[in-house]
Amino acid sequence: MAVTESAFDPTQIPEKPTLDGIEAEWAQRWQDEGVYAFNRSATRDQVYSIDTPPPTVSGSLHMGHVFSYTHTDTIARYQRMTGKSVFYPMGWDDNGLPTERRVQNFFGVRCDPNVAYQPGFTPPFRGDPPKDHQPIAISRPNFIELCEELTHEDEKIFEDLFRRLGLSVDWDYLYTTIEDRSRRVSQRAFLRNLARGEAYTQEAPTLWDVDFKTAVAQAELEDRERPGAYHNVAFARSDGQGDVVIDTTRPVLLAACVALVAHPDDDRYKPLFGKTVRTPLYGVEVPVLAHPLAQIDKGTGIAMICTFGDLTDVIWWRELNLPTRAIIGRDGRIIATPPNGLESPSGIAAYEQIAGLFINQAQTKVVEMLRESGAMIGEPRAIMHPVKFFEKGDRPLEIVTSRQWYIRNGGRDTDLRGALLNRGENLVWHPDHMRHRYSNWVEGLNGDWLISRQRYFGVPVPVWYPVNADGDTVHDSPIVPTEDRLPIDPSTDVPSGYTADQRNQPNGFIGDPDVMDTWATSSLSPQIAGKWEDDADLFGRIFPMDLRPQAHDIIRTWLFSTVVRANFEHDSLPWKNAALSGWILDPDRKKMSKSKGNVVTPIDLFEKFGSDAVRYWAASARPGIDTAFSEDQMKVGKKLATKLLNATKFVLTFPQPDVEAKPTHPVDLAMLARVAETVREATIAFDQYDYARALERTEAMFWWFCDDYVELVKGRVYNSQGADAAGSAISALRLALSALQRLLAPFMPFTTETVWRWWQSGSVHTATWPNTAELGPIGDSAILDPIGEILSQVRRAKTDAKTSQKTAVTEATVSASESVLAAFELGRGDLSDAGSVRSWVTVAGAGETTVSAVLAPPEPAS
RNA sequence: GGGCGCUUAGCUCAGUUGGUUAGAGCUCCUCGCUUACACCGAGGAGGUCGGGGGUUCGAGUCCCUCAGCGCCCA
Repeated sequence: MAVTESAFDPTQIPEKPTLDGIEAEWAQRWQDEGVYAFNRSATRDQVYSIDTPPPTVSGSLHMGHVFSYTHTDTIARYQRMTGKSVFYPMGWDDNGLPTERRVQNFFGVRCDPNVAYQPGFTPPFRGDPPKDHQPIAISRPNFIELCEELTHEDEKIFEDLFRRLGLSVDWDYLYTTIEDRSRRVSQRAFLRNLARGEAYTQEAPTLWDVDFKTAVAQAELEDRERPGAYHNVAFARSDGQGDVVIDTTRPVLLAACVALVAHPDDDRYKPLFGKTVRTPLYGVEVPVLAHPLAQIDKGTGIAMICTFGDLTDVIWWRELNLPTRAIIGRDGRIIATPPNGLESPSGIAAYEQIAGLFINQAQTKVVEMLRESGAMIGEPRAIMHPVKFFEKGDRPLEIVTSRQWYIRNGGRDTDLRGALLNRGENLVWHPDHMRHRYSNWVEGLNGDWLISRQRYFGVPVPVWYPVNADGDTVHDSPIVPTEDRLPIDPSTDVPSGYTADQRNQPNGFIGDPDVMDTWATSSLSPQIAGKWEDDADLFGRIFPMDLRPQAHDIIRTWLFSTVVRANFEHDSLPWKNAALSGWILDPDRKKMSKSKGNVVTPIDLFEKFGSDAVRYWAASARPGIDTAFSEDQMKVGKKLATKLLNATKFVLTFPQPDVEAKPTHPVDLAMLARVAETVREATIAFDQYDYARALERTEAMFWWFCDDYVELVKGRVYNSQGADAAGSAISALRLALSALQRLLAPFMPFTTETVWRWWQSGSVHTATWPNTAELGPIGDSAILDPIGEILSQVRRAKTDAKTSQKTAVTEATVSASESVLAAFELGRGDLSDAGSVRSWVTVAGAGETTVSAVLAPPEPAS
C-alpha cells in the first residue's frame, strides 16, 4: 500500500492557501528527494523508457516545447504511478549548423580541420567580435570545446525552464549530441554499418548547396515555387536537314548538354532517334535519344539532357550511359575550363564569355548570345515552377559530382524498403493516421541516405584512407579505427601503423575530411541516452524503448532514420510507440511565428498563471492535433488548481472519525461508484496515450464532486444527521479526494503535490495510481441524477425568485416517477440540508420530474 | 498530381462498434458576499452538427459527392 496517510496536522494547511511560487520549492525538493530518479535495478518489463527529443540549444525554448514536452510528461508520470521505473532522460542538441554559426559569431573563430589542436586555447573574443574581425582558424577539437563552453549557459537556462514546467526528467541521464559519448556512439554505429556493408562511399551526382558548400540529403529538400522562363532553342541537325527546337528553363546549361531526349512513342521525333545534332553556341555534337521519362506534352516534347540540371538528368545520364560535361562548380560559378567535348574555337570563345560567372549572370549572358546567334526562337515565356532548395538554404540546389558516404535506407533496395515499411507497420502510432506519413515517405525514396557533409563542425566520418606511392587517395580501402579508440578525429588522430608525419604523404594516409549529417547522430538517440555498449547493463534494461515523442514534421528525418539504424544494429524497432504532437497556432489559426511579434515567452506565462495552469492548457489538446494558443484555457487551469487547493482544505477540516469508519450511506456509495468509473476511464485513456481524455474525464468528475456532491453532503458532515451519517460522508470524501488528487497529479504536479503532502506521506508522484478496489464497496450511481435534478429545481425556484440560495423552503412538492422518488428517499436528508427544505411532499406520477417550492419570507436584515 | 487530417453554440473543443429532447468550458445575461473557495457560487440564453444525395426503424456518427481550410509528399 503506497498510499499512507501521515499524522495529519490541520495547522499545516494555510488559512489562505496559495499557489504562488510553489514551482521553485517543489522542483528543488523533487531533486533532493530523488522523486524522479530512474531505478536501474528494475528489469526491462518493469521499466518505461522514453526517447526524449533533444532540443536545439542554439535557439530558445518556446510554447511549442512547453506544449509537446508536457504531453510526454503526463505519460511519464502516469507510468511512474502505475509502478514502472521510468527512464526519462533529457538531451541537448548542440551538433549542427545552428550551433556552428553561433560559435563562429560569438568567439570570432572558424573550424578548420587542417589546423592542429591547441591545448588551452583562448579565443580572441567572448561575445560580439568587431565587424571587421577575420575569424581565426582553429582545429575541430578546439571548436568543439568552445561549443561546449558556449552552450553550457543556454543548457542551464533550458534545464531551469523544464524544471519549472515540472518535467519529471531524471537529470542524471542528461546527454548532449556533440559530447564524447555521443560522438563515440555515432562513430561506432557508422563503423558497424560499414563493416556490414550498410554504409558505403561513392562518387556520384549529388544535390549541392552552393552557399553552404555541402551535399544535402533527400530528407532535407523542399520545393519552392520560383519564377522561371521557357526558352525555345534551336539545335542544328548534323545531317543538315534543319533544326530541332527544344524547350528549356535553363539555357545556361547548354554547354553541359550531352544529348536530346524524347519519348519513345513520340512520332514527331522517332525519325531522329540515333541521329545527332549540334549544340548552339558551342557546336558540340550530341545524340538524340529515346526515354520514357520524356514528356510528350511538355514544351516541344523534346528536351536537352545536361550534367546536371535536375534529378531527371541524373536518371537519363545513368540509364543512357551518357558522358559527363560538368560546368557548375561547388562555389556556384561556371567552371573556368570548358568541359570535355567542347573543342571548337568558336565554342571555346563562347564558353569563355560565361566562365567564372555566377549561374544567374551566366544565364543572362547565354540568352544574349543565343539571341545574337539566331538560335533563340521567339521570346522567353515566364512561368512559375517548383525548384528544389535545401530547407535551410537561400539559393536553388545544383547537382555536382562528388564523393560521399551513404547509408542504405531502402531507396535503392526493394527488400530493405519492404523491411523498413514493415517496421513502420509494427510501430504503434499516436494518433494512428500518422503512420501514413511514414509509409508515404519510405515508398517515395529514390536513393540511399547521404550522410556525409562538407562541413567542419560535427561528428567526423571516422576513417582514413591510404595514400599510394603516386600520392593518390585510395578510397576503396578505408582505414578504420578499432572501437576502443573512439571517438576519433581523423584530422588530428593518426591511424595505427602510421606516424603523424605520414599524413598527406605518398605511401602515408589522409583523413576523411567530412563530418556526418546531424541526423546520423540524432538517429542514435536511444543508443546515446541508454549508453549503448558503454553500459550494456543499462541498455538492456531500457531498449527497445517504450516511447518516442516528437513533432510530425520530422517523421521523414528523425523518426525514419532512427528506425533505419535500429533495424541494422539491433534487428528491431527502436521503440514500441511513437507519439506525434501537433503545432501551436496563433489564436487566428495561423502557425505561430516569431516574426509576428506576438509570441509570449513560457516564463511569462508560468509567472502569470502558474506552471500547472500552462500544463493544463497543453494537456487539454488531443494528441497530434494542432492547437490554438489560449490564455483563456490557462485561466481555466488556474481555476482548477485553486479549486483543488480549497476543496482539499475543506475535506481535511473533518478528521477521519476513526480508523474503521467506512462509507455506508447510499449517496456516498453512489459518489464512489462515479469515482470508480472515472478511474477506469482515465486509466484506459492513459493506456491509449490519450492524456487529454484522461484529463477531461477527471476534470469533469472533480467539478461534479465539488459543485454537487460536496454541496449535497455538506450539512451531513457538519453532523446534521448524526455521527454515523457524518462518518460515512467524511470517509467517502477522503477516499474520493485521495483518488482525485492522484488522477490529477500527471497534469498538475505542483498543486497536487502541495495538497497531497498536507495529509499523506511521501510524494504523490510516487504514490500508486488509483484503482477501483481501494475505494471499497461502491453503490448505484444511478440515484445521483434524480437527486441532482431535484436539488437543481429547488435552486432554480430561488433564482427565479431572485433570492439568496440560503432562503428556506417551507414545503417542496416533488412529482416524479416511482424510481425517481425511490432515489429521492435515499437522498432526502441531504436534500433537506442542501436546499434548506423544511418539509417535502411527494406525488408519484408518470411524467417528468417537477419540484415546486414554497419559499419562506426572507430573514429580516439584522 | 498523390496522401492525410479538419469543418458541431459567438470562441475553443468533446461526442469511443449509429440509439431517447446534441454536451463542456470560455464569453454573454440575471441573481447571490450561503462559515472550503469572490482566484467564488446558483440559474439562464445560445446550435437545421460545412452543402447535397444515399443506406437504415433510426445518422453528428456509415457510404457517395461537392465546397472550404490545413499539413505532408511529388
